[in-house]
Amino acid sequence: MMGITDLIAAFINEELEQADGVLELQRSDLAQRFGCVPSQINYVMSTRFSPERGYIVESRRGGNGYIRISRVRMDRQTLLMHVINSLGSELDYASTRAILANLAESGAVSVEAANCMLSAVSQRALQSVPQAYRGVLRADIVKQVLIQLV
Amino acid sequence: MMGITDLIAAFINEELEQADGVLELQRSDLAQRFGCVPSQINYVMSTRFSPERGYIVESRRGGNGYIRISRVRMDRQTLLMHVINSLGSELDYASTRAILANLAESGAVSVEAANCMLSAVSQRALQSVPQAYRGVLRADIVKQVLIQLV
DNA sequence: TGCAATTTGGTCAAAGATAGTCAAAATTTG
DNA sequence: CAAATTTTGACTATCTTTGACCAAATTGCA
Repeated sequence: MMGITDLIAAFINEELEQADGVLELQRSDLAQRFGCVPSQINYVMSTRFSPERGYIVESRRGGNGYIRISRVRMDRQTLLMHVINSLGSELDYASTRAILANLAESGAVSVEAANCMLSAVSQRALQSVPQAYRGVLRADIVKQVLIQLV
Repeated sequence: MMGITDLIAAFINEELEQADGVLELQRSDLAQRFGCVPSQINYVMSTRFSPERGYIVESRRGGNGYIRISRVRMDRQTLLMHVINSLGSELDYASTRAILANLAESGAVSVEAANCMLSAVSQRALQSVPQAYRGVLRADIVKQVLIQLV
């Protein structure tokens, strides 16, 4: 028989799935929903959503406090290598932005680094290069920076 | 749900944005607008607009009293603008590295950002562009990233 | 001019709202 | 049964909201 801990963990996992990896909830709400004491939630967090299991849990106390759970898919290096290998030989600006946004979202690169790269391959930065060659250049630049970041 | 403190902080941030970094307001006005006691405003100031967070808050009591909030990124910003304006229309790799090293040394940009830029303008990243055009491209890229970082 | 009233903003401590810790009690597992 | 895991709750820590009281600047009037 599933204990309350596993029920709560299952619930959180479903919500995480729907929320695309980031979930914010209130401890007492959740406790009430499952009819348990609030500290039970802390137990669930520490046994089911620990960093070793690939989650980051942040929280804040006081009025409007919260518990935020984020799922981290892979370790940074694995994810970066995966992305680098998946890069084609050409990249348009929109695709680049999407890729970098994902990397920043997952925490694999800092928001600052992502912004640097995006600026570096913006139309404005590449204005001296003919349109037809910008795609290749973008891919080269992004790839080179990502390799340095691994 | 966001608490009143965060609502007020968000409001002030928007106004600051529009007002280009300096904002003057009246404590009781603001309190009334958000339906809270005036001292709540002091709480917002001390927890959300502290010097550590990069703001200066001045005030005056009495008739036509006010609270003035200023964002201070000036030192860094001044330095960055200076560097940006001093960039020529072409840059070789060695000069770029020297400039970025100085910026990182002074703390105006993070070491990470400096490394990102340097990788982005490395010979390898720009390999698809003919030598003769790389200087211009380097200057454009560095300038664009620095502008974003201001 | 000088003082009193008025108009602002400031301080601080109490009350309220969340979340965290820890260890004992209960339950499940081997 | 013994060990491991789970469940509870008393106590603690942190953040927010509120209000009573304080301080300073301005205004108006004698």
